Amino acid sequence: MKVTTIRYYEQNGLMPEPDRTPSGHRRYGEEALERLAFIRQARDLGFDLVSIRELLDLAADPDRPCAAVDSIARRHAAEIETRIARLSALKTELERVLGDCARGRVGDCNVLQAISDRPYGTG
Amino acid sequence: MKVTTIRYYEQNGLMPEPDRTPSGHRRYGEEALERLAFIRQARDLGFDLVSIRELLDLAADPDRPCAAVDSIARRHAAEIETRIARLSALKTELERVLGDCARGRVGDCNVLQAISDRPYGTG
DNA sequence: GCTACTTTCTACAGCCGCTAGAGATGCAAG
DNA sequence: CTTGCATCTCTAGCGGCTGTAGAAAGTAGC
Repeated sequence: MKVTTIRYYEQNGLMPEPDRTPSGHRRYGEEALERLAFIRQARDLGFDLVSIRELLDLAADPDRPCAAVDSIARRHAAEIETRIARLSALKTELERVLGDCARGRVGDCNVLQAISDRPYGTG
Repeated sequence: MKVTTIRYYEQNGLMPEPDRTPSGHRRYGEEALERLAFIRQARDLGFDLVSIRELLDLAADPDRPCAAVDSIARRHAAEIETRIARLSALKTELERVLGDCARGRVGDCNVLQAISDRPYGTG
């Protein structure tokens, strides 16, 4: 994880401004490192920064119901599924287009033809 | 397809500058419309603009081998597959994390715990 | 203490593929 | 002539960073 990335999180309010050395260099405490680790892992699971902020806000208040967390995570899972479905349809369509290559000249290229002929909004 | 999008293609050299009416409004001929349709359909298949430009350049020169077109399309198909694979792994991991929700307080939230505990780079 | 190398500092531009907005025109219908 | 839409140019913004520049500060070896 790059230094510039951490600074980016700081700019966007995901990370608090850390203490500084007298010369201005950032010093991170245990708590900040844990927060950073959480962000990193949530990003790794594909959560966007807005959702991560929501999760962090929830985590800061242990008495709120866990269902809120669950809902954010399920929303994300649903998005992933949607993306997979869309990409799968795309893949099928691409394979259909690709099956046609006769390995001749571009002028007779079936792939280009297939792209041209495809009605818009099919894939 | 929005007017601004077409202008964007024009800015990026995907579409040539069209003729204008005396007052400056763009007039598109048959050829431009076909080119635009091609771009639209290729975008719909998920090709990025750089690849689309390559395809258009190839299409402009009918004597070049069709294999070049094929290679661009296969490269794209491979990317789609990679993305699907990554998202599928993500989905599995997310479902694992989600299965744990005990619907209690955030303080005892297993989902948050699961995110915190996950080693980085697993998903 | 001096040199050399690395890291961090700030600030800002760029990536992709558009989209939205401001403010000025053009243009067709009533 | 007015109304109301479309288009014009230009600029800035989205997400999630990454890369750049030039300066200052840290660290290592001598």
